[in-house]
Amino acid sequence: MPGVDDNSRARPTMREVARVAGVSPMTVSYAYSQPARVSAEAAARVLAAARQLGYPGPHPAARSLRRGRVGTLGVVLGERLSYAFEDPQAARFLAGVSDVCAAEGIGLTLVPITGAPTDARRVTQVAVDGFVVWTTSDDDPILDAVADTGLPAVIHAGPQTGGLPVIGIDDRAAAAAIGEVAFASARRPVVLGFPLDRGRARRLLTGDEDPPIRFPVTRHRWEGFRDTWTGAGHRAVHLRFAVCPVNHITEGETFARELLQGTEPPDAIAAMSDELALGALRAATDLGLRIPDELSVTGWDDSDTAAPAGLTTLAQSLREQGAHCARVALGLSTATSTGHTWQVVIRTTTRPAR
Amino acid sequence: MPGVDDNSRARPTMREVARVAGVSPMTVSYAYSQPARVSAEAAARVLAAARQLGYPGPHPAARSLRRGRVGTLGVVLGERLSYAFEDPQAARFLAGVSDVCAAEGIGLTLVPITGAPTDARRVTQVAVDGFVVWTTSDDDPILDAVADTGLPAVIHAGPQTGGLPVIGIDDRAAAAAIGEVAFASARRPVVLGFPLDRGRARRLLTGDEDPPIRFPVTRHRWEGFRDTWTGAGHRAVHLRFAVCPVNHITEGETFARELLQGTEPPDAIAAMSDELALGALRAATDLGLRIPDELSVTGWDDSDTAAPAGLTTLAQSLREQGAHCARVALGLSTATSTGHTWQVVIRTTTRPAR
DNA sequence: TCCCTTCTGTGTATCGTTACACAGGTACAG
DNA sequence: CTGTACCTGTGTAACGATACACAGAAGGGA
Repeated sequence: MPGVDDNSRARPTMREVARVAGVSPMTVSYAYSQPARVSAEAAARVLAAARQLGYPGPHPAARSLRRGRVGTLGVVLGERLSYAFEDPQAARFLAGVSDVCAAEGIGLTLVPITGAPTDARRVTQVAVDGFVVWTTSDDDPILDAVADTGLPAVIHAGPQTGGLPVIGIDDRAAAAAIGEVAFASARRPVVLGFPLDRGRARRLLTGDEDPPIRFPVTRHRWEGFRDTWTGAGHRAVHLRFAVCPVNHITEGETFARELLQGTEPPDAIAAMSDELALGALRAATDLGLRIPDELSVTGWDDSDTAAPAGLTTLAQSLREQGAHCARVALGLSTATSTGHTWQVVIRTTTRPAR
Repeated sequence: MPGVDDNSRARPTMREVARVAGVSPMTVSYAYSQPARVSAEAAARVLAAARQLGYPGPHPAARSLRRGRVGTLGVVLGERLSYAFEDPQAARFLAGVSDVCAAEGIGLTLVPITGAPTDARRVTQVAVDGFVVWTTSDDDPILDAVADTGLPAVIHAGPQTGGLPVIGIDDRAAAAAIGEVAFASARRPVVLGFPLDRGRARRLLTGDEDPPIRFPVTRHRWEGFRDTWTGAGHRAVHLRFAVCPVNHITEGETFARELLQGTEPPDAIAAMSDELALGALRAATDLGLRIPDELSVTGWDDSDTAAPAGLTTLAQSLREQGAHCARVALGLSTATSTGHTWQVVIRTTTRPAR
């Protein structure tokens, strides 16, 4: 007697509801998915039977299998899952994604990523209708896994490689623009930025070095800052790049303090995030530096903490970008030409332009 | 010819992979789910065929249906989905949930909630293996929907009603404890707190009123604060409760400013969250009040912003509570006796006890 | 009266996978 | 040489739902 699986189930099936209601299973199905398709009387009998049996509605997995749609959007975040709730930028982006999901009645599934090589398998095991991939590195195997599923997918500010659409701003141009402000009348500028690759090593580079930078966001912003510096006639070697392993205020604070106490203290720090910038500000304040006279500081993203600190920063609407990504990944929109804008917000941590 | 559904599919099936590999479908299935079950040679042939066809692995919905498990944990947040990424406390809690999910390789699905009455339906339509429900009101119909699914579920700091296990701290005792600090030598104390019910009306109560409070968290904390006040021999009517519609710093600031400029300016404000407390601090500072001499302020949760502000607050580990909820909802643990602790963290926004 | 449309209910086949039982082969102990 | 255990591959029957086609009843116009 094959197929014996003793699934000791408590959950009633549609067939049982149909039997109790005295109708066919199809009528029950229609009562749930297309109520207009059944008579009011039949609908009432189905509802009564369902209530009596404690039937919670069509089994989601069975429905998904048959319909070919799940009703859920997958989100892939690099490295660690909890990052979604810890990094302010990721959170703002995801708030935009969730706005669209809520409006459409679509679930939002965070794919469990740990940084292990088996993560790719997890992408293919999760039941979703599309993927939004938060900025990652060019060589991330997860991108292949996402592409393999054949589901619609969008990368936010990520690599152009996989043939998947990419949504985001022109980071290089934006960095060049805020670099103008950050580096005005600077002689020993430093870029305080994100890791180069998934190795996340902490290091200090100079602008004449050209190590491979696998994170497109890091690469583009660094290139933009360097564009501005060298474009103003300075030598690349005098621009330094302090690579922070993670985007956290204490990282920025520690690295900035180290530099400010070093032999060539920076007189301008352009950070790739407001968190790193606020860390630098904290270090500078502790050391008694006058801002912006002795040190200019710029951030990136104009997060909630930037305005109270008077931080000059680069504003972009991550929330809108998240919403855009969600719409594309759900097939609600095909417009992937980014069209997202940014602007330099000048406050009090930078010296006025001459 | 019934059952014609033209699913124009690009995705290959297991059967096709089996045919190309020259094995039976079951061998393919085992190659994916129990690699030790097949010979190395067969596994290699399956893998080669899969690669050739672009087979991304077993179809998640089909696998879920057959196995009876989805590999995903559902999280239900009251009101609005984006709340998950906007409210710092929710984010910390969810970080704990996601820690467990990541370690177990389980997806984290946020149920799309909008506040509409049809939300309950959405709970039953999402494919998950269990639910974690973030603090909600006693009469929230979502609780019934969650219970109806028959899946394991846990409520965080929510109502005891539905027979579902509740995890959290003893809010009433905790409020009483921090109330001691907040109200020391106070004559016109105010509790700055969360809404009473899902209506979220803004209002000002006095301690002798007893309106129905549907949010257990609000109710317990309010009762705790009032316990302390009346326990010290004061009249309940002299304790006021400023009900803020949403947990946001600007709400706290606005309401606090209004009170501080009113006819009976408070000399102590005990807030139900650090956000509201920081808003109150901002208002007080703007008005030139000396903290804590002219006004004591306490918060709740000891979030990252509390320490820099010197805020006296009630610390609890939301992250651990989130992890605990996840473990229970996933059936990894049955210990639902809460066992979570809290402690009063005294900083500089309160007067020292006599 | 007849034909055509609309409304409502039902039977069938299928979505893609996996639990189970079984069969043939090999290995090894007695 | 026999019996038992293990390894590996396969066939069958579900998991629980829905797309589709069809059938009978009801309604309306010519």
